[in-house]
Amino acid sequence: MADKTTPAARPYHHGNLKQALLDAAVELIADTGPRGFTLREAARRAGVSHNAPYRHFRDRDDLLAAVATDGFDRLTRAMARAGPKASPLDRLRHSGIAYVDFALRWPQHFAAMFDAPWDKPEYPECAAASRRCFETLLGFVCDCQAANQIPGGDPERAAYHAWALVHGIAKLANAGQLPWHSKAEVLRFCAFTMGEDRWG
Amino acid sequence: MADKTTPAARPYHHGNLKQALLDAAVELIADTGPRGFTLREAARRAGVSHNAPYRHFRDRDDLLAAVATDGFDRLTRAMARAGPKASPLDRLRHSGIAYVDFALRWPQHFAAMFDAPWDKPEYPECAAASRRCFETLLGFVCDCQAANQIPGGDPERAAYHAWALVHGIAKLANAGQLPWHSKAEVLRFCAFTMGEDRWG
DNA sequence: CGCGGAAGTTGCTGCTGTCAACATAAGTCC
DNA sequence: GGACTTATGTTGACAGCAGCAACTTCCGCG
Repeated sequence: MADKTTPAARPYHHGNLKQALLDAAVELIADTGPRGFTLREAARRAGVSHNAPYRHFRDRDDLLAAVATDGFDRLTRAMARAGPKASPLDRLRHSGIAYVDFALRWPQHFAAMFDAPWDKPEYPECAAASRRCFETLLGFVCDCQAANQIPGGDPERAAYHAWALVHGIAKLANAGQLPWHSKAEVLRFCAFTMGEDRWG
Repeated sequence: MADKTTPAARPYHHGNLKQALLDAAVELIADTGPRGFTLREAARRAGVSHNAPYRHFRDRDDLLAAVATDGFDRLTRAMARAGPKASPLDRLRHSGIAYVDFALRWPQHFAAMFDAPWDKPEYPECAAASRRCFETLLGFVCDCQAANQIPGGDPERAAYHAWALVHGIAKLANAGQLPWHSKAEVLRFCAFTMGEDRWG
């Protein structure tokens, strides 16, 4: 019989294993990167047997996709929080800096989001989360256009341009290809580069 | 006794196993991606036992780094070949298109080059190859500045700006995040985006 | 000729992802 | 309240992987 005063006294059924596994996986990836990530280790950290995850995730990639989805949501929130009281153009720039900052802060999580081919049809939730992320950016671009702070034209195109620029900076920085090795320097480069761009 | 008319008749010593392993690895990665890459499968394709690679490469990552090095060299050549008779600015743009074209043509090889943390000190040849690649780009940027086709200023900074832009486009495209699904459309977007950039 | 080292091989350990069979808990209907 | 069903975890197995150790084959050099 289970001790009712300590409800977490290892009941046979975990209760919230799916979320616990996701949390464990996020932490594990932060520790060891997507390549060090292991279904069995995630299960170990969640305190269950090596096969329990299969009740909640199709396979290893399915759990990884869930981690990626979670990452897109966090990134979206970070971008949305950036520079709330600034002008539209400054908000756009701040969100770009927040993007790179996120990538530098959680490089492994960021890698899980972009380095695996998350087929949109096969992982619809992940695709939806990344879409929400893009639409946050698109909103900022539209605001800038409405305020005449950047040239007009197809806002989606301009948003993809902005995305590509910050994504490239983030990826190159995490790959160790940029010559600046402190986060602050990379962010300064990012800010300067966005400043001189016309965002056509 | 070995048949002298068919020198490749499986002598105990392969003769050129290192290169054969590298070729096999390149092919294997093109087929299955860096995650599907396996030291044992590479050995199998080269026709040797699963432990033979250890005579020529420290470990799995060492062979993978060799593949990455090879990729940087191919990319450098592709960029250098682009638009040989054009003006400096057009050469710069063509090399950017060649960069993205390379990434779209060999996405897996491209991933091997950038998705693993190739610590510069630990894989100096790979670092040197990537440096040569960057310097090719830097040369084009300097030519543009000398011809007054882009604004002056630190040429390295401008080169990193250009690199980040094309790299971001390439990575997002390979991650399936861009809405254009033919290579031609992505390259058109790339050309257009580079056209409107000031390369400050 | 002999011998030392380089190049490849076989065999092993411990890890992984995934499948199959089983055990336990939680509902659900009578 | 009791039996049946279903969701949830567990144990045990298999094949494939990276890497280590011990062995074998070959080449070059004295």
